[in-house]
Amino acid sequence: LRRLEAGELPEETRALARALLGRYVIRQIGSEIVAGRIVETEAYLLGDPACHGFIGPTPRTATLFGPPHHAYVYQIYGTSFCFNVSGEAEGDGAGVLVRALEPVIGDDVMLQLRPGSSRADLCRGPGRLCAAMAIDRSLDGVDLLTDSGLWLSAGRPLRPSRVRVGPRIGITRAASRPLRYYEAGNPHVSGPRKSIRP
DNA sequence: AGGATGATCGTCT
DNA sequence: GACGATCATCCTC
Repeated sequence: LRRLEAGELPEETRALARALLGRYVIRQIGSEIVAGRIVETEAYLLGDPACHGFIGPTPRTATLFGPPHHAYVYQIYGTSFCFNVSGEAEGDGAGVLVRALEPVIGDDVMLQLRPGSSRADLCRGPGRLCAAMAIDRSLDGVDLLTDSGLWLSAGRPLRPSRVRVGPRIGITRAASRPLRYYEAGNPHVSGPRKSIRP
């Protein structure tokens, strides 16, 4: 699986959310490699009240305001981590939340990190995929195109006809905007899977 | 220094 | 479907 190169991903946040579908998230944990195919994302835009960057840069969201295609990782509810890919040019705070992966490599390692989980639930949900791939705040700021430990690999981008769009999950502000993207019919997608074509 | 909030998850009914 | 865990973060005093 070839690593994604500079220029292969868009910077604009909505385009990035779509372009990430079908790509692979690869993680090296010690000598072990785990990987998953992205099947669900959500875009958090500039000027979007639901985006962490809306209020301007803070220590927590610094990487969101850095260059695009870096890992923005934060902890939520004291219990889970969420993995995002920063978007837009340096100085602008926007990004894409990766909500679900289809496990591809290292299912056994992921199962050890999430004991008792079924394979279907291993990476179904933003907190679950972080647990399964040992992604935490120590990986915040990693350049996903050039750094080691956590990176993105090329995979076949999704055909437009296989992309579905719907409202984002779990937010209170700007809750009705259709900025959640997922692969039609994929059982690893979290949340509602009955929605409309773009 | 203290309080409210949250891009979730697992468990229970 | 509903609820509690659990704590980093941010805002207000």
